[in-house]
Amino acid sequence: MLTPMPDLSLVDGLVQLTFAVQDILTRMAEEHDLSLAQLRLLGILRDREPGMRELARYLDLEKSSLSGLVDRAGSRGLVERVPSAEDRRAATIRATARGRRLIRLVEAEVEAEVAKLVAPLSSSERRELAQFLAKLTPGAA
Amino acid sequence: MLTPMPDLSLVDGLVQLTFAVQDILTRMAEEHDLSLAQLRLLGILRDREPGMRELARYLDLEKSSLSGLVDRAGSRGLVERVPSAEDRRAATIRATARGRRLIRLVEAEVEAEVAKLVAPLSSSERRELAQFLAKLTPGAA
DNA sequence: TATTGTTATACTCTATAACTATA
DNA sequence: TATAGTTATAGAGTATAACAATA
Repeated sequence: MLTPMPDLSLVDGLVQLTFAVQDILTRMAEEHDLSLAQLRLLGILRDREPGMRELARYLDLEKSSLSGLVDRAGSRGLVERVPSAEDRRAATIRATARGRRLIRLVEAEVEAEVAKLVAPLSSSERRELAQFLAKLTPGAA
Repeated sequence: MLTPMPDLSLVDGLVQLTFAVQDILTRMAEEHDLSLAQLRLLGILRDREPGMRELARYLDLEKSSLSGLVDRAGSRGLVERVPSAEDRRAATIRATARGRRLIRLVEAEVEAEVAKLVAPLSSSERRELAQFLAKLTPGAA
């Protein structure tokens, strides 16, 4: 066989894990009345103040989709548009103080939940797992 | 410190991996003009023929949300409602032959993509990873 | 009355296409 | 002309609440 055997249990395990983690993210976001999209938006704005075009690229969204997302987050006081001084077409998107507080809170809660998820592993197993994951997601922040 | 240290790199790695796998699922589904929701629906119907109530529980959706999902999948010839013989209120949802072919195809493609994703690991590392994942997701199929 | 499922309604998220304003 | 961003429109997905039909 030329193609490597997919190894079903690994694939299934990864997909299951994926849904478990996404569930955590969605649940924690919902507890603060946020969607996953809003959570991702705020997560990116934690340490950046990008323009719409750049932000759309980060989130892999069309700019028109992003307009609405930013509108809705803005009307809830989570982000704001900051007009660019040099280019009067452009604006930069910034998380408000409230948005920043919220994302920090939710991220802490997600961390706690993920910590529970990996609790069945011993600490050395967790270290190994982290190393494996680092090999799989080179772009990890 | 009483609470266990969340271990940021592990949490980040897991979340990153999660988005990578979700991307694969979404991309492979889209290549066959399916949404993630439709993919999950067909995945469940691979080896079951549940009623709406049971199906809503599997998918963690309200029954009203499921009505629309099944409608749309039905209008595309992927699933069908089979009236129950005993209970004239009830029906059972079944994947059509076309739906079954499609889910088998997409699942094979997902497996191939996930295999690529874990290619950076050696085969013994992959075995270890599969074991870790099995400990984390007891309900894996 | 309780249960199975659908319908009505509303909102978020997303895309494509057309548009505005500025560069 | 090209670029930054918005608006118009459409459709999927989801929820809550009200409903219909059957048990």
